Amino acid sequence: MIQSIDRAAKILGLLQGARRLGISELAAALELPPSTVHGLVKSLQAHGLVAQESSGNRYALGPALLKLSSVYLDTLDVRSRAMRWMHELSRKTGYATRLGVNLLDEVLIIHHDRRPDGTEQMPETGLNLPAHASALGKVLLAYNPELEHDVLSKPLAEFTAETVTDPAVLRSQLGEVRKNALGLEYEEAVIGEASIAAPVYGDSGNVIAVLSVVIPADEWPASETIVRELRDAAWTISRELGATVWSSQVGR
Amino acid sequence: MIQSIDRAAKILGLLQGARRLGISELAAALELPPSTVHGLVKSLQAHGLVAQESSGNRYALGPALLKLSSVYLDTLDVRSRAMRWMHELSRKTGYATRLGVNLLDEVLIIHHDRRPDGTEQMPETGLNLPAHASALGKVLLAYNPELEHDVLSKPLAEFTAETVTDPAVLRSQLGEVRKNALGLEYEEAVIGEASIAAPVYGDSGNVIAVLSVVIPADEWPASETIVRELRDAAWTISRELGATVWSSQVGR
DNA sequence: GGGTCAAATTCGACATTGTCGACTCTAGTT
DNA sequence: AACTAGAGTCGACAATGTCGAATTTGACCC
Repeated sequence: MIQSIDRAAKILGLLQGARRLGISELAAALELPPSTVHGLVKSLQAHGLVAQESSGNRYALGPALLKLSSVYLDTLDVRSRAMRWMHELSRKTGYATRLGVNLLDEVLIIHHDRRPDGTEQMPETGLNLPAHASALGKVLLAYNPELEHDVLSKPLAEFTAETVTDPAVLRSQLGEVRKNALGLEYEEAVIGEASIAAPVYGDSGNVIAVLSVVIPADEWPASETIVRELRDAAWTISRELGATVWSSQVGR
Repeated sequence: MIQSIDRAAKILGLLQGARRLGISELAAALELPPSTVHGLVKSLQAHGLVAQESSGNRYALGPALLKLSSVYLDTLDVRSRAMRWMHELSRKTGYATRLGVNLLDEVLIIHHDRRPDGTEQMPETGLNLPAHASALGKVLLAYNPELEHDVLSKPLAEFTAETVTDPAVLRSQLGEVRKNALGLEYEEAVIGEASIAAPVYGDSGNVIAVLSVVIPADEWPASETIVRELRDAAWTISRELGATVWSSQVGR
C-alpha cells in the first residue's frame, strides 16, 4: 500500500463525511503535520479531485469525481442491463427497487427505481447501506466469504431494535440466504422499512450485484408473487449478462 | 505536486477514457514499469477507487467514486438552489437547461433539466463540454483569466465548421460576453445545437457556475424573452446564494 | 485602524518511502 | 505439452515525500 495514496484516499473519505474541512482539521483527523496534509490536498486539487471554497480556506470534494463516477456507471454492464427490468419490477410490484454492489464493507446502491405511486422520493443512487442490516447486504455477505469475514471481525452497529448485532445469529441467517437465494430484512436499518433481495450473477458465475424490493413495514411480509417477480427479474438480468444455470450453481 | 498522487490521478484519467485496461496497458500509457503501476493500482483498489474485473486481469473505475460524487453533488449549494429554478426555466422556455462548473480546462455539467416536450433525452449530468466551443465555457472563460490563459495556451480543437479556433476571435468574443454578461454559441460543438449562457455569482461576487439554455439550431436566434428569462433565473440563483448587485460588479 | 492570533502556505534538509529490475507464477495459445 | 504474455512479488537503492521552522494571509477584536 503506497503511503501517500492511502493518505490521499483517507482525505477524500474525511471530506465525504464532513463536507468542508480546513487543512488543520484534516491534519488533526489524520494525526499528521499540517504541511504534509497541505501537500497532499494541493496535489488532489490539481486534478480536480478536491476543490477549495471560493471564499475561504476550506476544502471540499471536487468536480472530477462527478465525471469519474459518471464513467463508472457507464462501464457497469449490470446496471445498464438491470435498469429496464428494475423499472418493470417496480411497476409490477408497486414498490421501489434497488440494485447494489459491494463497496469495502458496505453496500452501495448503483441504481434506484422509485415506487410508482408518484410520491416525492429521494433518489438513492450513490447512497450506501450497512452490510449486516440490509437485505442487499446479507445476500452479498452470503456469497462472499471474504466480505463475511471482514464484517464479522468488527462489532455490528445497531441501528434499530431489530438490527442483528449477534454474529452467530447473522451467520445462521446467511445460511438461510444461501439456501433460498433470498435475503430478508425487516426494520433492521430503518424503522418502517423492510426489504427482500436476490443475487445477480455475472458470466463467471459469481454474484456481482444484488437486486432488492423495498417494502413498507406495514405491508410485510411480501407476498409469494412479489418474491417470484424479484427472483425472475434477478435471474433475467443474470442471464443477459451471460450467467447460466450451471455457472450460477458452481459459482462461488 | 506529489508524484504518486499525480500518477494515481492519471491512472484514473486513463480508465475514464478507456473503460478497462490491464496493468501493462496502463504502464505503456504512463511510460512506467509495470511493477510500479501495479503498486499504484493496488493501492487505489484497496480504497475502492478502481475495481478489478471479476473474471480477468483488467481494471476499471471503482464504486467509491460513485459515493464520493454523490456527496460532491450534495455539497454544492449552487446545485440544490439552482435545481428548482432550472426546472422553472425549462418549463417556461420549452428548452433543456444546463448548469456547469469549471473542471480543469473544460466545463462539467452538474445539473441538467430536460426539454419538457417529453422526448427521450439522455441525462447530461457528469458530461463535459469544451470551454471554447460552448456558451457555458465562454462565460467561464470570460470571468476567469487563469482559465482563459490555460485554454488559449493550447490549440483550440475543431468540432464543427463553426467552431472558433482562432484565439483572436475567441478573445474578442469573450469581450462581448463580459459586456453583455451573456455567452452565445451556434453549432460550435454539435451540429443542430445552439445555446446561450449567463453567469451565476456566489456570495463572494465571483462567478461560481454558469446556467444555459440549449436551443435547436433551427430555432436560433433565441427570442428576447428567452434571454430575459435566462438572465432572471441566473440572477435569482445568485441572489439566493448571497450575491448582491454590488458584489457581482466588483467581482473578479 | 491597528494589533493580535490562528490558520494556511512556503521552503529546504533528511531519511523514510516509493520505485524499479529481476524473478516467479498464472493462464491462455499454438 | 511447451511457449508466450501478462500479472504479481520481493528487496536494494536513491529519489521522493515528509516534517519542522519560518513566512504570509486573513479574520476578529479592541
